[in-house]
Order: sequence, then C-alpha cells, then structure tokens
Amino acid sequence: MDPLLQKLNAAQREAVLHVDGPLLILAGPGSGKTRVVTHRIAHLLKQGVHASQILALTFTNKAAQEMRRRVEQLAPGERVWVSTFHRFGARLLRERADLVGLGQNFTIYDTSDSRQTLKRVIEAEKIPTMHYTADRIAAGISSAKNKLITADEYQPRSSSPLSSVVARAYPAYQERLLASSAVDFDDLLLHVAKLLKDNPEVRAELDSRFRYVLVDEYQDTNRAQYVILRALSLDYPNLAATGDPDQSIYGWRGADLNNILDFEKDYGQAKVIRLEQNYRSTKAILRAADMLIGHNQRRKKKALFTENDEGAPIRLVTYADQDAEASAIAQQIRAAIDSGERKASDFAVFYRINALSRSVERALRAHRVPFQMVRGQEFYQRKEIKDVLAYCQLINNPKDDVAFVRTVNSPTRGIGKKTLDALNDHAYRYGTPLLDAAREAGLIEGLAKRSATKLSQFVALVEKLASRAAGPVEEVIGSVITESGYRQRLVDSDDEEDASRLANIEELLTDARQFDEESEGEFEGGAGLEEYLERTWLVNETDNWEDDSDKVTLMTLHAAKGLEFPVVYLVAVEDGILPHERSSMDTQQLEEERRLAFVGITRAEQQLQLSLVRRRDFRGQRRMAVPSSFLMEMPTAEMDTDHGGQTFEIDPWEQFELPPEEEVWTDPNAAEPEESKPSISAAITTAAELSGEAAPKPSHPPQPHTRFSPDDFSLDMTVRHPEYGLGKIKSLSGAGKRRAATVEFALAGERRIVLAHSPLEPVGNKG
DNA sequence: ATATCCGAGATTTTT
DNA sequence: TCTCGGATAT
Repeated sequence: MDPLLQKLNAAQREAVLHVDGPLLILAGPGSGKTRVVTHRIAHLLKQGVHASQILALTFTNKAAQEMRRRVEQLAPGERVWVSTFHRFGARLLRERADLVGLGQNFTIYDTSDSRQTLKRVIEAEKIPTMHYTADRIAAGISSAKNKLITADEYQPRSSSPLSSVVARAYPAYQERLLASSAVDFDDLLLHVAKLLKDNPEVRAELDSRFRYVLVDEYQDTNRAQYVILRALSLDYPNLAATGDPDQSIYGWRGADLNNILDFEKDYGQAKVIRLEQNYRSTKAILRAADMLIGHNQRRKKKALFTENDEGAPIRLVTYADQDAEASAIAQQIRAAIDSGERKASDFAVFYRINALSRSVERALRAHRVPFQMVRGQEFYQRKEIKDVLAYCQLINNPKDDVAFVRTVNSPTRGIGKKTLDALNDHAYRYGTPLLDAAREAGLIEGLAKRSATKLSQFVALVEKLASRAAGPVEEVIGSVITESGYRQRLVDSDDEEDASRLANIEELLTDARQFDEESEGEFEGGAGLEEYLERTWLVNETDNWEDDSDKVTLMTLHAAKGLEFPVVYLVAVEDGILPHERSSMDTQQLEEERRLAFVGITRAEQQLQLSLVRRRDFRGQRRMAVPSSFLMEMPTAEMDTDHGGQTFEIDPWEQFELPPEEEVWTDPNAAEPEESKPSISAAITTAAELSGEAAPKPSHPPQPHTRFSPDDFSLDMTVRHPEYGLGKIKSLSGAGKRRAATVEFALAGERRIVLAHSPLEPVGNKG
C-alpha cells in the first residue's frame, strides 16, 4: 500500500484520496485533521497537480507554519502556498492595489492604529457620537466590513441608534484610510472580496491559478472570507473545507456558522467526510464533552468515539473562594512535579476571561511553579517598537497619517497639540495626507512661524531617511534610530524604563538583521522594507508561544483552540462567567459559550479538572457564585467530586434557596440570571468554613429608595433614567428584587436594568 | 510637556 | 478592583 495511506483510518484515507470536487471534512477534536490535510496535499502532488496550483488558507500564522512544516516533511521541496487569509489578502492586494484605489505601498493598520484614525476622523468631521465610544463605533464598522457591506452601501437601521452613528463615521473613516493609503485588518479581506466580485477577468484568472483550495477552520470564516473562497472555486470547484461547527467560537468577530452548515447547499455534490475517531482524550473526557455539546441545536451531529482508555474520572471541585481554588491547583501541580509523575509543561489552566488569571498566577508563583501566560501582541505593540516602526512606515508610505502623528513629536521636537490640530484641520480640509500638509506648513493659517519651521525640519528628516530606504532593513532602522534622535533620547534618560526600551530597540535591530539574512536567499538582494513591515503587521506574539519550554500554560479558552495538554484545569465554571453573563440572553450566543466549554474540555488528554467557587470577588464586588448550567449537561454523577482527601458529603446538585441576607444582588449593569433556568447551587461545606474561618459577611446592595416598585413597570412603557435619558421598555424578566428590564434608550442604546436598584422612573401614561 | 486626579467601564481578540 | 482615557494643574 501507498506509504502515505498507512496509519490512516478509513475516513481519513477517503479524505486524503479525494481529488476533484468540493469536499467538506467535519473534523472532531483530536481526530487528526492536520494530518489528513497535509497528506491530501501530498497526494495531490503525487497525482501530478503542480504545487503552484494549490492554495492552503489558515487563520493563524501558527497554523500556517505548522502546515508548511508538515507538507515539507511529506513532500520536500514542493512550494505549496500556505498562508493565512490576511497575508494572502495582503499579497493579492499589493498586486492589484490600483483596482481598489490604493497605492501598492499601502500600510496595514493594526487595531489601535485604526482606532486612532477613527477617533481623529470623528473629531475632525465633528460627527455626533451620541455617547457611543469609539470602540463601539469601530465594532459597528468592523462588523459591517465582515458582512461585506461597504461604506457607501451601509444603511442605518431605524431600530439602532448606533447604526446611524456608524452610517456617518464609516464613510468618513474609509475615506481617510484611502487618503492615507492604508487598510485595516478587515479591509485585507473586504478589498479582496470586492476586487474579485467587480473584476470577472481577475477572478477567473485566480480561480484557474488556484485549482485546489484548502481551508482550515472553515467554521470561523466570515462573509468576506466566504465570498473570497467562493470566487476562487467557481470554474474549478475543488474547495476542501475542514472544520468543526462545534468549535466555532468566533461568532462575535463575525464568523458565520452558516458557512459550514450550508456547505453542501453552496457546493453541489459536495462530499462530506466525518472524522469521528478521537486520538487525544480518554473515554471519560470525551464522553463529557460529547454530552455537553449534544445540547446545541445548530450543529452537525457527529458520533465521537475513542479507542483510548477510560482514564481517570473528571474531577469536579468546589472551593471556598478563588484563592483556595488557585492554591489548590498550584499545590496539585507542584506535587505532581515533585513526585516526578508530571512535568510543568503537561499542565494548562484555562479561564473564560483574562481577569481570572490573577489568582492563579499568584498561587503558581507562591508555589514556585514555572508558568507562561499566553497574551497576544506584546513585542510589536511596545511603544518604542511601534515608534521606530512608524518611521519606517512613513518612509514606505508618506501618506500614512498614523505614522506621521506617531513620529512627528517623538522624540519631542516641540511640536505640540496646537500645531498638530492646525495641521490636522488643514489636511482634512484639503483631503491631503499630514506629511504633505506639513510640507506647506508656511501657508497654514493660524500656525506660528516657529511651529512651521519645526514641521519643515521634520519633513526634511523624513526625506533624508527615505533616501536610504532601499538598503537592507537593518541599515534602514539603524539610520532611523540614529538620525531621528530616538536612540540618543533613550541613552540620555536616567529612567530605568528607558533603559529597557533601548534594549528592545536593539532587539529590533537584531530581528531586522535576521530578516535580511533569511530573505537574502529568497529574493534578489534581499527583501525590502515593505516585506519586513508586512511581517510585523501580520505576525503576533501568540506565535511566539513556546511549546518547548517546561512551563505550565495559562490561557483563555479562546486561545486554547488547536492545542492539547495531558492535564487541563478549567476554572470558574460558574454561571455568569462560563457561560458569560453577556451571552445568557441569546440562544445563539449561549450555544457559542457551550462550544467554548467544549473546546476547553477537549484539549485535555488524560486528566481534566473543572472547578468553581462559592464566593467570587470580582471587580471589587463579592458575589455568591452559582455553578454553571453547563455542569448539568454533563455526566456529573460519574465525576470525582472528592477534594484533597476531604469528602464533600452533600449532594452538590441539591437545590436550595439562598438565605435572604445572603441574597445575590446584581449591579445595574450586569445581566440577571435567566429566571426560567433551574437554579442550581452548591451546598457544600468548604474548607474555609470547616477551619473555623468566619462566614463571609453578607454584602449589601445600595438601598433602593425609589418611589416605584419593580411591578410598576410594564412592557413598552416609556421611562426616564437620570443618566441615560428617555427610553422604552423592550422586555422584562425576573420577579421581585430581581425583576429586570431591557430598555432601549433613545440616546444611550439598549441597557439592562435591575429595577429594584435603579433610579428608573415611568413617564406619564400607563402604570 | 509632564504629573495626577477622577470617573467610567470592564468577554473573548486568529489578523 | 484595576485600568485607561480625558481633563486639569504645574
């Protein structure tokens, strides 16, 4: 038999052997998906398909690297294009930038660059924001872009005040991006999708060039990505999509689950293959995961199974508070390492929100357990790095306003806010980039002579630097930090923070040298500044997560996707955290939370511990925690609820009423737990109480003193809030003290308000 | 131009 | 409780 096919199960083999026509691989967790995809590429090559006809798209750099590495193993020397969606978009866009009105030297703005641009636009154009933050507006723009709605197509919905703000801001923002010859992350996809739609000959050419397109994590594609893939698979519909609807956790970023659910509808005669055998986890772990995800409606059913051992039962533990939770975990890990049973890198701790990492970090530190936290975007986000790179951006793309603003007074050159405001006004009035405006500084009214001179000096500096842009990147950056005075400023400073900044800049030089050396072989005379910049834009820190160092890994559930660990701890399996309170109102969002839990659980190979606490201090407030409703959807009866030799005798699932003085109260901004949901709570004797520690003091809500009782409010009623103004009640839930209303305010948008604790009052009619 | 003070707001974040 | 941004003071 073909050695390529050995060690593959029947379903995997079938997928690998598939050549022509659309293919959907539904790959359960740990089912050998990457192996199948890479083997399939190798098989295609063996069948005589040319490497240049194959395009493999992933979401992360890490995934792309891994895939490239494994293809190289199977088919050495073949140059298959494996890339992230965004990098692919950037490449294509550089070739055809003219078609969408960009220069080919366009800049890619990261999230904070684009946020800054939006703020300046709103300010300069005096766009009324109606109390919406730039972040909210940016999110609105982004979600429109994800849905492939362009600035001139965008229509506000009358039901959403935010959308009318977006309708004003979006075109202005987009115009400014274009004037700066810049794109944001979303544009990399939007422009490409639009380009393919509007230019049939380009589309046809690319469709035929990329005969075989493979996509990873298809469940996470948004509308723009869908359209791109579709455009590349019309004449040659050999699209192979790999994914798992049950692991779709980026709906909030625009991922559209329908893309994968409707694959067979979109691509006639699609072959669907299910990879259902799991090679990663024990039976006990897989069973719980499967049972949990079975509660989702929007999915494609899979019959997950494993030939692995039954394994240890899942542990389900309740601790007194988060410190007890964290130190117990740290202790367990410490003990396992000390006994030689495990090494640190065998462990991972997952949490729903970053804020929960604190206590775990502290405890691990206290127990001297080495750990690494996976936090995206560090190195390139550092101020000094961004500053220096901004000079490079400006050299590469003189229209880049963000780079201009960043560099113009850094190091300080006496160009302050006033100067910048005048310059900004001028630039917006004439629709020119800031650097061009600075060139004619002498002509700007309201600008002091001194300021104008300083601006001219800056322009001269930029021109001088630009004249050297063609050399090796290391030299370019070298002259930037010297000529700009940036290095000198840091050298002169006696702030120790600046010393480390200096070190970081030196590190950047090293990085650039490496880049020069690496690209030497690939391009004639090395790759240019632009390629270097593109790499800094599209690579992030998560890619640098060291999987070879012997440390415990701490990360959010989102970051955990695609990884696996022998032992996994999932903390704070509590109502309001997992599922997150912001998701509890909407079934689709709730299902996404369930998938998030599913992803977390299925990362575990041998052991899994789910934990929760009775009392959680969060945002300075103490709350009695309620076990996650997801726990009821898992086989808790077979789990091990024993904790550190101390047995909990009371059935954790016995329902009980909270004593009145310990009543959970909710702050006005927090969502109320669903009333219809059966409330479960752990009546467990905790270690703290056994050890005689005083019972937690009941916390007191601010005393409600309204003249109105919660029952005075009814549906559709018009109400007034001292802060948010007038609004209308859209829905009501809960009863008594917990009765809460969702109010649509004319100015402030939709808010959820717990009536007993709010100054909300009815207006006029009804009662 | 920098220090510092207050208030609001606070999921998740592949690129 | 903590952090970030805007406003104000020095």
